Amino acid sequence: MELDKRKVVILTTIIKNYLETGEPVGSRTISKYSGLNLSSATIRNEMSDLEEMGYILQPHTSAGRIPSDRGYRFYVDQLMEKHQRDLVEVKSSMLERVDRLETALKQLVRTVADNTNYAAMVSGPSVHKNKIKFLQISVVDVRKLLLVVMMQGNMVRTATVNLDGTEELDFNTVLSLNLILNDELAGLSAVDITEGRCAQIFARSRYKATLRAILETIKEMLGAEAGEPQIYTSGATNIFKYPELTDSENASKLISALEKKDELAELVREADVDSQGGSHQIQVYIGEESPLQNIADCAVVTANYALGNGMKGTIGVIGPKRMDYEKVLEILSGLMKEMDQAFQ
Amino acid sequence: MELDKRKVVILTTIIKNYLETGEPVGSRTISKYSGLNLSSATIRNEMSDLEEMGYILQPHTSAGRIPSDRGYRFYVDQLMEKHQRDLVEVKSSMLERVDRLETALKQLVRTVADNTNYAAMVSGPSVHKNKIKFLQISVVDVRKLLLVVMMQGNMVRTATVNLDGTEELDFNTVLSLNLILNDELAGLSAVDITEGRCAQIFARSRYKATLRAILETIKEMLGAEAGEPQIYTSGATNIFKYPELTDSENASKLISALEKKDELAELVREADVDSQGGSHQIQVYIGEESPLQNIADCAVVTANYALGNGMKGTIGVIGPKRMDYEKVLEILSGLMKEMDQAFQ
DNA sequence: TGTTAGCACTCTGATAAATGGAGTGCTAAC
DNA sequence: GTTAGCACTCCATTTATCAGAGTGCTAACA
Repeated sequence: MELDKRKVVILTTIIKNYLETGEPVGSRTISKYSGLNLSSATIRNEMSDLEEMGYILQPHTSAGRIPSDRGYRFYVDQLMEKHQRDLVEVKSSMLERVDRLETALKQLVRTVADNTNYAAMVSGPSVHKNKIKFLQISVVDVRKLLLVVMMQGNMVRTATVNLDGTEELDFNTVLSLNLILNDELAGLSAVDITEGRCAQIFARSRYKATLRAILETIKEMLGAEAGEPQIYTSGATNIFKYPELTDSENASKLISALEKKDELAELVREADVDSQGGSHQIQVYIGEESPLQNIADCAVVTANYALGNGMKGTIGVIGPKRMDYEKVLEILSGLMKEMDQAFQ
Repeated sequence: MELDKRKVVILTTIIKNYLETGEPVGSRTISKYSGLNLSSATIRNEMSDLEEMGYILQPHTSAGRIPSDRGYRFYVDQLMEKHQRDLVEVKSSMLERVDRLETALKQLVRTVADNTNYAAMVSGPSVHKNKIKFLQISVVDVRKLLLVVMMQGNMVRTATVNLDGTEELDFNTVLSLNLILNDELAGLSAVDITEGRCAQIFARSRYKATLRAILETIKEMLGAEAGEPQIYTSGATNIFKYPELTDSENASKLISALEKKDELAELVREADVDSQGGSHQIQVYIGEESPLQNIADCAVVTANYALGNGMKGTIGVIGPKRMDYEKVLEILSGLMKEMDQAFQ
């Protein structure tokens, strides 16, 4: 069977209607609102076909139809095509006057959640591919240094370095160590800090134990598994606006996922991979497609942002399957564009 | 009417039973489990009295009784007394090998949530009363400095300082500015940075615009309204374990409160005040007593911790009114003790 | 051959009625 | 002061009823 023009119109009408109301939609409704001027009986025949083809399904006999995952998928694919063509510009002053990426991200995720009315997440740029702008050590006490690293994009990380206290560091030593470290490490990302590079650094100073401790800390701090994956979320409570997600079971899982964040990290990874394969940088996962295990009945839209200097991250929106894809896609792609401009 | 011994036993039995089951408890149940060897009829008479005295109430005629806020209050007060005497020691290796307070707090709040099965929050020590250990500025570019401040307790704050670019800062200038700033500011807290102090600093260098910008940033960073109040939460999903909190309305409000955090800040402030008035450092708020507006049917237990060097913060547990107060009090007071030891 | 009207049928969701159980308050007896 | 007994109340759960919405099918129509 073929998905002809008329079927497409009917399918789209069903989906749009369902997105709005969340109620199964019946033949009479479509007959009235599709603009096709067909009787409900005819529509019924077509719907029967659509169901057979797997685009829609009935919650039970004698109920209207709701979109299946496949139906959503079709609809979203259509949207994406259209979207490719005209990228909508979202005006927003959100990124003004923000001089640190982290602050910007927190604001960002809040804005996205507020505007979409869904839950939102954003991952900080993956640090380990991120380049060091400069770094600095200072003495806290005999056994402890404070290490501050500023990355491209003015992201700052701090850590303390524990020493064994055998090497005494006077003021000038610290100064020279700072010089050496900056000299050798500026412009590098974590993966660039190889054994060879370390050896080269050791060669330039006699405070090898200290340097080793510092380098270890840097690697740990920037390494792939560095702590939490730096994910900010917002708008978790928005999910209570959608009855189909609000039963205790679902809500608990969703909130938990948003709180735990390690699952979200999985999502970020997935989005990253998918976008490299495909051509879009915006992904839509519907129901089972989602990398988020054990949260069903949800749809996830992710967008990867790139900041030009190799830093990449992901913004995601999590909501019910019947989310307003069009709006979400608009908001995200507008945002992408703005971020590109703001952080060259 | 007097609250004699027998009434106390009955009240306690009601509360304990209700804490476990969450169901109204009837006279027969008490007759069996109170150990009083009284018939249900007698119990009924006593219950009638207790209700008149406001300690318990009936959800409806012909249901069992549940504790009123006043009933809980009585029970908790009793517990607190007992608790004053024998402070239970909680073994926990949680605070080992943690060299930065923030990391410790995140772990801490998670542990509390996991152990209690309620939602937990912890506030970082209030920064503005916190003393500067040392600080450091570095040049990012002509118009931007990086400012790093380490406080007592090894808490680190960073911020960027925007300059107008009129004063050119060479290496030695930065060095001397660093010296001056540390010289003048080390050991001070935000409130100590007065106008007079600033003037004194300006007198020591000709880079006044730069110094002004730096001092402004420091004040902003450490000031009373500095950004978010540094609150970490965990275990929000635990509330789904208690049916009475799980209806969409309540759950939404609670999760929202935990997400927004500004309400929690209110709680922290309140806990701080209350503890100064009273003698305990552990507070229990039941129902309406809670400073958290618009979340009813909850109880909140807060404990203030002090780190000896003037830094203070609050740990809180948020759960249903029928929370296991005994356990929570034990855990919190154990924790207090441990923190005291760990961070002298 | 595609479209439509009509009809019988099904399923749901809401509302109402029936039932059983748990618990109370009161009275009278111990 | 305590207890047994009884009538009464209220809730939660089940069962029944019913209207509404929607479908599928058939037969008629253009």
